[in-house]
Amino acid sequence: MATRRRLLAAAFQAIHRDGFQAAGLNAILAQTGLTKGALYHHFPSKMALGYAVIDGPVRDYVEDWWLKPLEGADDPLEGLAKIIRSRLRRDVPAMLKLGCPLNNLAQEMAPVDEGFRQRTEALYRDWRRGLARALRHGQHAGTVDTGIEVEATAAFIIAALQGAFSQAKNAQDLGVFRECLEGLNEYLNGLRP
Amino acid sequence: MATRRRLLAAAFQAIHRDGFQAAGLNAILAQTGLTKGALYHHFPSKMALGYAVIDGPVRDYVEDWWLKPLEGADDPLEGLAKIIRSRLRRDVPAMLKLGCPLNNLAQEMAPVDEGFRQRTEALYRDWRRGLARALRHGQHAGTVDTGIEVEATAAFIIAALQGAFSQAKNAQDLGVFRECLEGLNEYLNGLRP
DNA sequence: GCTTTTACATACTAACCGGTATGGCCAGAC
DNA sequence: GTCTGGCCATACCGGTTAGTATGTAAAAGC
Repeated sequence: MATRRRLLAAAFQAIHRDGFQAAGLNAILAQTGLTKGALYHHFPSKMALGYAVIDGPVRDYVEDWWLKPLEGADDPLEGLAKIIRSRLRRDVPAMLKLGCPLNNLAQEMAPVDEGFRQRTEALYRDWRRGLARALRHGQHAGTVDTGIEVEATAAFIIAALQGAFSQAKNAQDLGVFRECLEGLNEYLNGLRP
Repeated sequence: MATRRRLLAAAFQAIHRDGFQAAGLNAILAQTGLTKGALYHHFPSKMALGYAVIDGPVRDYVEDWWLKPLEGADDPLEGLAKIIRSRLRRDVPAMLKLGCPLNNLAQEMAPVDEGFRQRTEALYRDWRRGLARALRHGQHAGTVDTGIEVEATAAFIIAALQGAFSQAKNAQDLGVFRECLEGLNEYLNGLRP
């Protein structure tokens, strides 16, 4: 099963860089040193490979970056700010250049293929639920205003985050990215009790 | 020059639907009833056609939707809300299904081709400047808090808008879209004096 | 120990895509 | 009248792509 993971990792990188449709199988295989025999032994088609990338590496990305750091946190707003400050700054070159893997994939494939759309939407739904849950926990802990609707707020925060990534990737400029995050930060501060 | 416009219009639709790379020239030509002779008489390459689509129809979209309605408005926040309420609701099926044309194109092509990136970024820059200018005008008119930085605020509003479109397109669900816009609306209200 | 199945590599194919070469038609110059 | 250049259609090409058919070495099953 090591081969399968190597294929998924290489496909994840290539898709993150070039998009799913533009990512050639030959490029993915060249990076792994494997051949088409290996690929089509583990996956029946390129589509299936794409689906597996979503269910695997992309899901891991969402959980590692955005879900786990907020689990059980009493101050989810500070938790979000910390993610943006620390982890984001560290990986800023790749994320600035290539954008958010989930956002890229969803944006490209959602209108094209229903299977992709359902899978990316499932990830976004989990993200929204996890963030809403964290906000609700913050409400009970007294760090988040109890007057807000956590579901709508979570949806907006995610949308604003994705938008900020999108803008940064397009501008290739840290200044625009900072401006967007600054606005997001002000919004988050407005959610305090 | 009517042929050129027909090609641009068809290319705009196809790119909006399938993305630039996945949009085949044959599909564009089939819709117009023209042939490759016509296309390559007016455009030297597919790339040049894409560039012309940005400089033409996509720019028109940005100006007609987001810039002109705010020109000279004393209350830009209400102007934004009105755009979202009226114009957006009217064209909601296409925008919900396919997303924002500029966002799609920028997201797909910015990392792939520098020419695309510069052109989409130029549009975003004009958008940011126009919105910042409208916000500044609102500050003078007393409808916008004078304590905010208009440039950063404009960048964040645009990012949040694009993010909302992205989320809506992916969810194919008006509920998520409404939640995002609701959050945006709350943020806009927070910009009042 | 023989057979079967797993896990790949190699070589190839059919389809599609952007792009080109060529030629025809028609309006205007002269 | 003819000549020319803009405008577009038709037919074709080379390259790339996902996908397949076949072969093979090793592991697993009994």
